[in-house]
Amino acid sequence: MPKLLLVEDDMQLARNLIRFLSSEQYQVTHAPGQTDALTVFRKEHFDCALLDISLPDGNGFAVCSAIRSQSDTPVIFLTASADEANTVAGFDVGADDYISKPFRPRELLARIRNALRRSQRSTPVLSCQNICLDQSKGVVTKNGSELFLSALEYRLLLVFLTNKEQLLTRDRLIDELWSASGEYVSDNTLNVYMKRLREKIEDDPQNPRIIRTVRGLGYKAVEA
Amino acid sequence: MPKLLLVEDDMQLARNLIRFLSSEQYQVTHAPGQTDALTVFRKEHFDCALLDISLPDGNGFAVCSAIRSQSDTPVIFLTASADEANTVAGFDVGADDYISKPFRPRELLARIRNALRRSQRSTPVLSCQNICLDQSKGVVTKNGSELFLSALEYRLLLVFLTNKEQLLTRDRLIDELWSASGEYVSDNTLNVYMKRLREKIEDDPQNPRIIRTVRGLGYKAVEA
DNA sequence: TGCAAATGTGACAGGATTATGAAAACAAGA
DNA sequence: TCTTGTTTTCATAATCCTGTCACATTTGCA
Repeated sequence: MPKLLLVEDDMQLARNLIRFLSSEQYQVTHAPGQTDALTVFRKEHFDCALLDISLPDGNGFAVCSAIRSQSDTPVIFLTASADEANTVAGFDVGADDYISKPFRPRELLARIRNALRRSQRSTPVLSCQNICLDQSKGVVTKNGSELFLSALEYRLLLVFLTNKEQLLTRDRLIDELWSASGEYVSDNTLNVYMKRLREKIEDDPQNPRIIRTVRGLGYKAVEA
Repeated sequence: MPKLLLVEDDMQLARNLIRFLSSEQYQVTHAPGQTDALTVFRKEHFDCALLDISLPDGNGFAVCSAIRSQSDTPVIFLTASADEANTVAGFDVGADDYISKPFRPRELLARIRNALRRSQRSTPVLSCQNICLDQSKGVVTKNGSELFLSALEYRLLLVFLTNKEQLLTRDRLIDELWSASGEYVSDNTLNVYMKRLREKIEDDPQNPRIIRTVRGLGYKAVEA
């Protein structure tokens, strides 16, 4: 259950928000002013902070700076005025988003979800059995240890992992790997690359369990 | 100069945005539809994408999903309706922000800056293994003692450290180092710079352990 | 069972890619 | 102007990837 820190001095609004957010499975901690906010923040971990800009004992910007100086917790401002200057200033102290009152509950939810996802966004990773392929890193691992594939082997594996459990015909594979270069390779070339790839990714290349041969049709990568 | 991808079918609006953003030191690439957008995106690196939701050949959500599936490039939606459903749907495909037309130029700028900052988490001090780069001081150290890099070597190292563990293609590197100057350097120039940089930062330049070569693809800086 | 087709395997030549040394073009300062 | 250091290119070497051949093995089917 994600933990939110709500810094808001308007008690009426705060109560409503807490009720609404709780019903949406968020655990909300409420701080009515800057001092409370920073005290709580130093003691506990939060996944996201919702800050009102105008506070009795300071302002939300100061709170945001303080938060930012000690963590990457996403910050969303709740602002009464849609005033542009405020907006810009808010971003300049490192806010992740802002929303002006009165706001629609579902929009607030969407922005919170968005902030949370962004803060834990992970790189797109493909996998099959004990093989992982991280595209942004350009790395293939087997049980966590790195495998070194050539460019073509990498692309071949990529095709299999993006089409897991799907039958890939020999024609389709040859097309994916070589059509771009305009060259036409001998049919046997694919056999050779399948062998090379299997030698690197399979535990027992003679008995492939990750990429299976479908005789007469092609190959497919299977999960189990 | 940050590179933006603008996907917008309203030519009038697109022209205005390009003029405005260019004057603010952004390099804008314009794609009028989904197909163009994805084609361009696959070929080049962008720091942020601005997507119109309604496009002649599809919609912005599809473009956003496609972008998100292959990179962390921040996405900002430009939407005609402030309609809540659209908003939420936008966030659900992984958008970073959205702004509804008509929007104030300065607000758009703020949101772009915000998205850029968030994505590069500009830490003042970057490091990898025994190498440190302090951006505020403009100094590179190895085990604490200072290294003297030329301007280009410094920028090259900076690109690697801000994208640690990530595969950087040769195209991307050449783009980062030379696209601003408008000059097009020979492909081999990059090889020469890699060699020089390695000669300064690596313990054994023949066996580079900080920046690895990924044959056929590019290079990457690794922690271990 | 035996045969023909499909797939797997080991080795090799040529080639694309990257690394390297040296040297010309260029810029900035003394 | 001369010096110094940087940037870029060129020519060449080292590396290892790629595609193909010949041949072995497996499979499905008659």
